Amino acid sequence: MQAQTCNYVFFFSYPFNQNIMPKKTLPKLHSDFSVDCVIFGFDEGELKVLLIERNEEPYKSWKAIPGNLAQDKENLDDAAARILHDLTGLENVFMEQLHAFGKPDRHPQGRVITIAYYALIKSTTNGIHPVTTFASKALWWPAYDLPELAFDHKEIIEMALRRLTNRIRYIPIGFELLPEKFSLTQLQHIYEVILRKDIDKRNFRKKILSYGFLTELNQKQQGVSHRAARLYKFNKKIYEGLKDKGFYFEP
Amino acid sequence: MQAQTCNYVFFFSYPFNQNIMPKKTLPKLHSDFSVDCVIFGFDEGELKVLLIERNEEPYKSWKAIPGNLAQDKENLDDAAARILHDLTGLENVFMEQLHAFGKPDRHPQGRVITIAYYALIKSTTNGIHPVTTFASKALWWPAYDLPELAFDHKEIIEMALRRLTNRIRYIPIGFELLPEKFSLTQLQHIYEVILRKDIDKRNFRKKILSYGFLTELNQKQQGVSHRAARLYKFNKKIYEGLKDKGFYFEP
DNA sequence: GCAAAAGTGTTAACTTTACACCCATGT
DNA sequence: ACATGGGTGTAAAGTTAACACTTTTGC
Repeated sequence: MQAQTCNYVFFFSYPFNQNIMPKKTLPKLHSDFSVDCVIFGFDEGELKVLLIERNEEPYKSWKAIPGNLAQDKENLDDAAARILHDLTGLENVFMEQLHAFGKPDRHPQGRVITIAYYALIKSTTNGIHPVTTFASKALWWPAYDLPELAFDHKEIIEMALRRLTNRIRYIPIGFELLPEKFSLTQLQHIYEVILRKDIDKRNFRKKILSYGFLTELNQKQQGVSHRAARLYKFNKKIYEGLKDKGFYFEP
Repeated sequence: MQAQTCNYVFFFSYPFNQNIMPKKTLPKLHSDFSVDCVIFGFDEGELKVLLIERNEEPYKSWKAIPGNLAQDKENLDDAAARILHDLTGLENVFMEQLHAFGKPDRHPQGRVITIAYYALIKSTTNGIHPVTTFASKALWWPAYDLPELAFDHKEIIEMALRRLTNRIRYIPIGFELLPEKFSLTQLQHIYEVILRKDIDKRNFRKKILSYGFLTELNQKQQGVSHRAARLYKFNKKIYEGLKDKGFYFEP
């Protein structure tokens, strides 16, 4: 997060199809908008969302989803990746633009719309991926049981949850919430939590294996106090070939 | 489209999580962003998109999708509805936010992101719905064969097309492009064009009727030079009950 | 040996696909 | 009477859903 010096900018709030301005000197336009990021993780059988506690006004000491004003020369996607990276140290994370939120009164300092993203981050084998920077201020919270939140952030998370439920039916994104190597039961739990329903174990395995994008590893779980499960990896290449034909998975 | 007077606004370009500003007087933030709208119609067996010819800089006399800077106190959805209404006179049209586009250099006057929407408008029985205001500047263009366009508008339309292909599989939106009363063959053509494939007539009818959200009318087509087709209406209430259980239609 | 989760197959119900001819209407 | 699109049923193939017991491992 780069500090920005305080500066003044002059500008006209002109709709650009008004024809009353001098021909050659188009007015300068400028936007203050933020990029916010709903970060999901999966731990202890629960879907979690990463919240920060704000340490500035407005909404000082409220919980919020991480976000920031976008920098001047920055793509939206890059801004979202930066916010995620600053907070977690992670890169190459599954991320998708969610929605632009722009109620005129959503921000007390003026008209600030926000472009919301959501990200799915892989847990380590011991649990959710730890937060590196800002750790004292960031906390994982159960996604289906949210506290009061700053701005319209509750609305944003709720839309992200709906999007996730929707997406998992036609993109295999369950893997994004698991470690590289995972068992079929772990994967099934992701589907059960996100789709909010129980799934038959035998049918789930048959169907998910039938797509062929899971590579069976010659490895098993370690240190569990019951029969160790075989581990699998997601084979992105095979999926890429599959997805043009359409993919719909409602177990 | 309301004219806006020319004014100057002073503001600070502060990230709001910097802690160097005076406690009680938060800086005023302000955004210039536009709302653009991809308007789809269906006519002569083709999917069309409504383009305008710009009459101001930048991109004067280029073709573009209709759009405008958002007004200060306006919701994003309302701004999109206003743009559509100003151009077509229509209200209560199917409309959905598509995506926020924000490459830093997408607008020559500065950082102007745009929130893109897409809308589906019903054709009249004689063809596509006529454009009322701005008619001289607006034209229906084949959606799969676009001209050069201003800004990043081609990219926007292409994403809208992908979204439409996707949406039609799990929301029954084919109706939104047809008159209130339509024949099953008309509806099938919508699916064939948007999904870009031929569909078996008998199977299509069986499947779409099996959902129960089409009400059979005691009316037939008029003035066709062949056996007149029975007309149907979309019953929104029945669909609303259905959609919680999920809906996937890939004919 | 028991608790805990892994792993495995079959059948019936349902859904999808493929396919061809007669019907109604206007010219 | 012919051209145009409207309207209809069936059987085979494929998919989904329901269901219960044995295996492995750690304690």
